[in-house]
Amino acid sequence: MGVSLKDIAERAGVSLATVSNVVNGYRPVGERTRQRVQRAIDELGYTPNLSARHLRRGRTGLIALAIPELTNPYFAELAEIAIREAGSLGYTLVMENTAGAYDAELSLLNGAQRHVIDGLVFSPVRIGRDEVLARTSDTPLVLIGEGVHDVPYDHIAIDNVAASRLAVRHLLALGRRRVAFIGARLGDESQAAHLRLRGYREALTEAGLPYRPELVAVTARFGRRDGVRAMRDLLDLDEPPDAVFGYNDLIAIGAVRAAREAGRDVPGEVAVVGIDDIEESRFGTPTLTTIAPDKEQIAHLAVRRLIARIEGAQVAGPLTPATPFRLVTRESTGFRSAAGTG
Amino acid sequence: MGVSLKDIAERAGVSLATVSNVVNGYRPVGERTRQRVQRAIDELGYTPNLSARHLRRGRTGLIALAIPELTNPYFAELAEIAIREAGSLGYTLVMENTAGAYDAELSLLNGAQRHVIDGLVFSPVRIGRDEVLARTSDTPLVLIGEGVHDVPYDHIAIDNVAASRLAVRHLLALGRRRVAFIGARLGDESQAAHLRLRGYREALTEAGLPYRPELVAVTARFGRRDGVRAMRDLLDLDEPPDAVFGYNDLIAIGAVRAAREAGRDVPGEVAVVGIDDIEESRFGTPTLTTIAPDKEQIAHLAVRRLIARIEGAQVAGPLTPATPFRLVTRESTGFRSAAGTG
DNA sequence: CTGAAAGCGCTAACAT
DNA sequence: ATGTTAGCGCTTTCAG
Repeated sequence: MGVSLKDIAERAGVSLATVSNVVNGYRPVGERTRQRVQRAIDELGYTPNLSARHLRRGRTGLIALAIPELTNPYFAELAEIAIREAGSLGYTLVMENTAGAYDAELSLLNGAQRHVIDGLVFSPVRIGRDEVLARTSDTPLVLIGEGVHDVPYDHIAIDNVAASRLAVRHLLALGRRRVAFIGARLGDESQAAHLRLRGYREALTEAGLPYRPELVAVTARFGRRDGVRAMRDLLDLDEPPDAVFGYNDLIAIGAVRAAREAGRDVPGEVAVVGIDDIEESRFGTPTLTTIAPDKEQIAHLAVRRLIARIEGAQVAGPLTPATPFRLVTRESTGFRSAAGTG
Repeated sequence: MGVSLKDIAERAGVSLATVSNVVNGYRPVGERTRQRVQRAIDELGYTPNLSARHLRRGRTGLIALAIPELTNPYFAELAEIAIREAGSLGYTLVMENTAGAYDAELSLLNGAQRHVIDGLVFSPVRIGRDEVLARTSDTPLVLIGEGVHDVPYDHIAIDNVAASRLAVRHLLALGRRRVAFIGARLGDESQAAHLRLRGYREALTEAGLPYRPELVAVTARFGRRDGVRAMRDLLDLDEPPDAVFGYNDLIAIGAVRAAREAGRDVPGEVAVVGIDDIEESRFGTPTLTTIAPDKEQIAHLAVRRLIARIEGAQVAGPLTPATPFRLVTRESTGFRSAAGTG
């Protein structure tokens, strides 16, 4: 074992409590004493034993960020910000990979990590409102992104319907009339995929266009590969789409690739829009038009809110802010954009 | 507080030690007793308090993976595997973002997280051999990737010289004669960028070609943006390159983008090769030829080795295996490749 | 402003 | 096969 409070206390000729107070600052300590203690700390190279502190305090200082996959750049970007934010508030953030699996999500929701983490920022994909309402754990929880709505927890997300409407309106404003949507999902009404589908439909309706089910592709997951597969099918239609709205940038990137493999010009024959604004979208060919959520704000809000709840701050009931987003036009819908811009 | 060992012991009418043994299995427990205890555990919903366990054991069950940035997909992919592996061995992995900053790397190396983590898997970028040799922390350490060589620690990496040689040979075999390298670095000899530069030079020499300093671009970091900038400069040369070997896939992707913005055909006028084989490279246009390291193996070896050291296994002195890699040919050097293959 | 001491929940050495 | 107990290092109440 290393240097403990006791070692410092002996060296400085004071009690344990005084050393603790120098370290934590809960109670005032006389200037001379403080200096003596500080010197001992520096000389012996003391660092607090966190396990002991946590045992005593009943908290671990760990919070988890549960996401479907770290290899989706959107989540990697979000995680990077959240890790920094948690660190600056004295917490350590650990990643939980659910792989978008129902069981993994459910057990995490219900306290799989009880006694390990003080709180959870959770981006669910498979579980729905019912599971969240039936939650059996009382670990503080903040939901982000993928939609489980109308539950008594803080929930940080963009307005998915509005964001999707904006994306599709953009395609329609370019004169496209056969706009496909890739990334629909069967099942729970409140899931983000449904909200994005709703925004898509609303934009069509606004423009007086019919909803064509054959232009809506359901995917198993939300990766590049899913975009490729769905796009290949869409291109096989008798009347293929002249535009695609992807559930996220990865799907949109897959769609672009499939279109080009099939010899279609993007954006000439098919215009493409995604959501997320991952860095990859600013450097590919063509660069991708997308809806850019404010990831900084989402991560900051989620982490701060969670920590406020952990520390028992008198925070108001569930917070469900709609964080800002904006449309970034790039080459995939016919706009110029140098590498890395937007 | 929740349910503790004591509660279970009382409920089951046994001692603390017995409950502990049912939970941990260190000592045999009679079948009837075990069942009684198990029932109590299930009924009361007991989960061990890890802080207490860690305090007692002198370990935290946490290991850290220190990388320059999570938003580099190579590291995100590596992290995802490492997290899974650590979890399966009963450890929780936390990410440490150094942002490639010297100070951050140095303090991490020297025990910034003492008492928090039991061990560290570290991918250094800035620090060199001297810093590692002067290390003041005794937390178990395993190095990966970016080269600090010839130090008394386990070090898992590919043979960077051989990998680079292979990449450049591939370009030369295509008949290219003005091959550029993007991602060189000033400073420490042993850094990966130097090793990759050495492989590049060796391949040129083998082919009887001169080393042309103007074709070697130093970059500040290793992102797409760095690739774009360096490539723009290279294209401004009187005799621009007809091929580019990028330090990694991100730089190569940036180079591709810059070439196309400048109206150059890839691979027609400029062929491009990277290193890492990130998923993005399999879906862009053109798909990217690259050196694919075995990420599974790197992550598995690093995590297992670290945990073996933490648990004091009698493991042999520093292990420095050269993990396998292979060349994956795709469109950026003139090979056909459907989306997602390779 | 400082000290003494209890006790957080667990594991492991020692008993039986 | 099971029980008893010390103590890991810290925070915090109670005393002074």
